[in-house]
This record gives sequence, C-alpha cells and structure tokens, in this order.
Amino acid sequence: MNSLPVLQPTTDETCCAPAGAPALGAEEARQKALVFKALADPNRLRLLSIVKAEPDGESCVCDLSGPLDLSQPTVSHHLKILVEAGLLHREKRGTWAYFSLVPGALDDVAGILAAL
Amino acid sequence: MNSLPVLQPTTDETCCAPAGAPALGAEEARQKALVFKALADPNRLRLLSIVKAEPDGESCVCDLSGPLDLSQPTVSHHLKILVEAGLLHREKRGTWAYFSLVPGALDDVAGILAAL
DNA sequence: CCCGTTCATTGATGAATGTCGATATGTGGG
DNA sequence: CCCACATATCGACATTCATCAATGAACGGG
Repeated sequence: MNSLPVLQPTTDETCCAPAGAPALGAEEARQKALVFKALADPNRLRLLSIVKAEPDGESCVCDLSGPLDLSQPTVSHHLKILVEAGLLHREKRGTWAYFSLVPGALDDVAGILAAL
Repeated sequence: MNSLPVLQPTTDETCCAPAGAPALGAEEARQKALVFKALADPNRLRLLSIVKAEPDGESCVCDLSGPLDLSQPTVSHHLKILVEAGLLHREKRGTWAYFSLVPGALDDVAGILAAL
C-alpha cells in the first residue's frame, strides 16, 4: 500500500507536495487524543458543566446522578474517566466524594487545539 | 434507579446541594460531543496537524495517506468525519480532493470548552 | 456491633468505532 | 473508447465503549 514512492506516470506533478514529517508524532497524537476521548461523550460534558456551575466549585456523585438520568455506577465510571484525563480532581471527605475542575485543565485543552 | 427522591435518613443534609437544572441540556451536550468525537482519534489529530502545517493551507489525500501509515480508504473515512464535524473543508479539483481547515473552527471548539 | 448510606468495582451485553480489502465512481490522456 | 489514476463507498471484522445489575469496600450513627 501507499503507492506513490517515486513512480510518477509521466508528468511529475505528484498532486501537490511531498509533505515530509507528519507535523504531529504518533505517540504525541495518541496522548492528546486521550483528552478529547474523555470529552467525546455527552454525559461527560454535562458532568463537567454541572461541576463548573457549582458555586463552591465541587459536587458529589449523588448530586451528579440525578440530573443525568444515569445509574450511579455509570456516573462513577464517567467521573473516573474525567479524573484520569486530568480534567477533574477527586477528593473523598467522609462518606462522600467531591469532584472539582482541575484549574487550567480546560485552558490546556484549548491550548492543544491552538498548537495543532 | 435513582434512589434519592425525598427520603433523607434523619438529618436533611442531602450531601451538598440539590443542583437543579443540568446546566448543559441533553441535546446541546450531544451536539457538542460530536465535535470532540471527531477529535478523539490520534490519526485524525495528525490529519488536522498536517493540513494546518501546509504552506498553502491545503492537502490532498495522496499527501495524507503516506505519513500516517494508513490505507487510502481509512484516510478517506477519517477525512469525511472531520468534514462532517465542520473542521475541514473539501474541494474537488480535477482528479484530486483538497482539504483545508475551516477558518475559525478550532477556535469555536476552544469556545465550547470555555463556555462549558 | 450492626446497619444504612455513599461510592467504586466487576461482569455481561449491545452499540459504536477503526481498520482493511474489494469495489464503485469519476476524471484525464492517448 | 479504453485505461490509468485518485478518491469514495461498501461489507466484514475486531476492538473499544457506554450502560446496567449485582456486589464489594469504607465510613458514620444508633
């Protein structure tokens, strides 16, 4: 596959340009895609939105399960993904787990887009 | 499901706050997640990166299949997703299809993040 | 102590996704 | 006209993902 090494038909207009290095490395791209994977779900976007809208900047799972119409394990699963992506911070106090936005995390994602 | 209607044990500390409206509507979230779905793949990030790095701002498929080590149908598929997400513009000239960044599209995605 | 509450983990299942080979479509040249 | 080339579409396959019910783990109150 990839049938365009050096064999132009007759004219040497290889369509446009060789385009040397891929600009964004494979591993680099894999890492950055992880953050977008975390954002690529409607319910996770809503979770972030709810946490961000809280006056004190944090919410517990019982606050997040209600408005989303999802089961508690599912919400827990989504929150775990958001934490692993570096977007949310988890702090357990007593029986409850409080989630807050990691400061600057969303700005960092915007930075990834700008630096593409 | 969702077993917390009005039955607090004894104390009425329902953990933190009721958290009324979901801040981000279900349909709204579904729409915004589509853009992030398009960005949630390493190869698509690299495609965007390559197109953006082109001096004249556009590339054809033959330029994009090479550096990514993917088959031509797969690259075509990814490009289609990026076009449908409103991130890339497709223009067919003669035999070749040229892709360019939709102006302001990446900024709009950054705006979604800021407005979460 | 035991029990209720809160949250996380596990296992299972159906849906969505990435990938390829084969094929179709469309364009230009001889 | 037919053929070579560039790109898109189709069908199939394996992998990942979102979701739930059931269960486990930790904490607090009577």
